[in-house]
Amino acid sequence: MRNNITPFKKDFMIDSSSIFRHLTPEEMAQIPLEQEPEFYKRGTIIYSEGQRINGFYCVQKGIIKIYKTGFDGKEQIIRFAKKGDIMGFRSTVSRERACTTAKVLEDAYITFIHGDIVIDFIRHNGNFALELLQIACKELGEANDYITDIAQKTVRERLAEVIIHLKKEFDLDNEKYLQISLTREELANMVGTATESVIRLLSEFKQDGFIEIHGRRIKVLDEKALVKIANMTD
Amino acid sequence: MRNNITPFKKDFMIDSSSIFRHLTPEEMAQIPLEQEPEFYKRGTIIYSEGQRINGFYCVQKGIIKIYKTGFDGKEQIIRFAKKGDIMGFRSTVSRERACTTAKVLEDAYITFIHGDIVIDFIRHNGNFALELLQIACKELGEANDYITDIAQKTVRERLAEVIIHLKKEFDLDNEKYLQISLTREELANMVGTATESVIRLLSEFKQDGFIEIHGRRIKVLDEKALVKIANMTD
DNA sequence: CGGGAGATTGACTGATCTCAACCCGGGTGG
DNA sequence: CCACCCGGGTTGAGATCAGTCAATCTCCCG
Repeated sequence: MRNNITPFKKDFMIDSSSIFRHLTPEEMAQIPLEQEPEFYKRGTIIYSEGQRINGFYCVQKGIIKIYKTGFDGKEQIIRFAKKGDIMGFRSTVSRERACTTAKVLEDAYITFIHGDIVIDFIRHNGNFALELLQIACKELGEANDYITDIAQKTVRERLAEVIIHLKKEFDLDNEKYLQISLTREELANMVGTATESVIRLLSEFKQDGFIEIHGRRIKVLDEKALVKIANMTD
Repeated sequence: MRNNITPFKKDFMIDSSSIFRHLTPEEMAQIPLEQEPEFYKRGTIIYSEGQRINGFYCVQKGIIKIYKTGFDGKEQIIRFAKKGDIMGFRSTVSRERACTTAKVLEDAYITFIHGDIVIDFIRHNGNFALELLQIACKELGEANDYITDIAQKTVRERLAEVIIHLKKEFDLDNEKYLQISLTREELANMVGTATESVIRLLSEFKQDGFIEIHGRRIKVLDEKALVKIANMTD
């Protein structure tokens, strides 16, 4: 194997949680080695709805917000992508235009791998294909949960659930605050409600001692209470 | 190739819309040839939430309702499966327990293919893997749309949209009525609302001349109006 | 004919949205 | 240096969509 792999690329390839761990050295060699991940500043839109995408965006660092824009222009946040996550594979595989927009929330480094290469991997590397299929299926399961929650739970329940999910997905800083900075509006766009409702419910949760808030920083004090409010089964 | 293929199986294999069209004769031979599709009567539960599934259920005929049960026992209908559709691949691929229940709405014939065989196909037949990935990605895109709709649209808008979707997905009978029989409650469980709300809105649509109703049979009279009500973009 | 499931209707309630005012802190230009 | 502006964040009041409850009706079936 050639040894002029950049640190970033090496990281991503060797990481045991990466789908690329299944690639043979020959396959890895197909990914242009000279390619450094690209830097994306907070606020940058990586791709947007309706755009053609042909390739995988592999997030090395940072946080990306992936959302759909509803009829009246309101964002619905579908998920976040962070280190190790892949964006754009739905469009690449199905050859449809992007149905979501990806916007940088926290400065990011992203490697782009062209669609032709990935499709080739899928065709010729069964483990890679299986892994990708598993990622898609995982997202599908989560989407189904999401649908059921939004359709059946109250805003209060959903907000509690969103906070729990955020805690599971993101690390805590040294003061145990969630390491993700979201505006009230963004929280509302995850929950599927109005900004004002989020504000009122957050201060309610704070009153009740379930969480602590400092600006956009949120600390979970009583996870059990939130889980109970959210009527979560898992 | 052996020629004692049953009519049903043959149908399914050769159908150009089937993912199995990519299989080689050798691979096809792995599917037990003597296996006739199984008959499932209306009301039968094929699998339910929490159950382990290891294989693909390939629908040859009939209609299956696929839903999740919410916290309070209320069903949320995720999708329907009909001729040519596959059920259970999410659980098979991700090796997780089923997160949905599949119940027969209209008498069905279904072929079951064991997980080991399918996983083997995925690993060794790139086109099969790609096709499956495309199915998963298609569902994923639909799920994202669904999330956004439920989160942002009114019940009225969603009901109009559901009717349009039903019309696209199911054939019409000779009187142009939708060929799917759903209770008001089932419609409500698609829309994510209460049965009474569906009833009121349906009779409103009827008053306005957008649809015609005879019991559970629905005929779309003014599709454009419904599309407009639904604020549909596509 | 009695029973049960599903459909319908009306009345009431309340969770949530909308609108509008106001606050707060940071950045900027004069 | 300070007034102003602007993007969030908060709060209150009022409006309303949609859910719940309860009564009634209509079939259909055994």
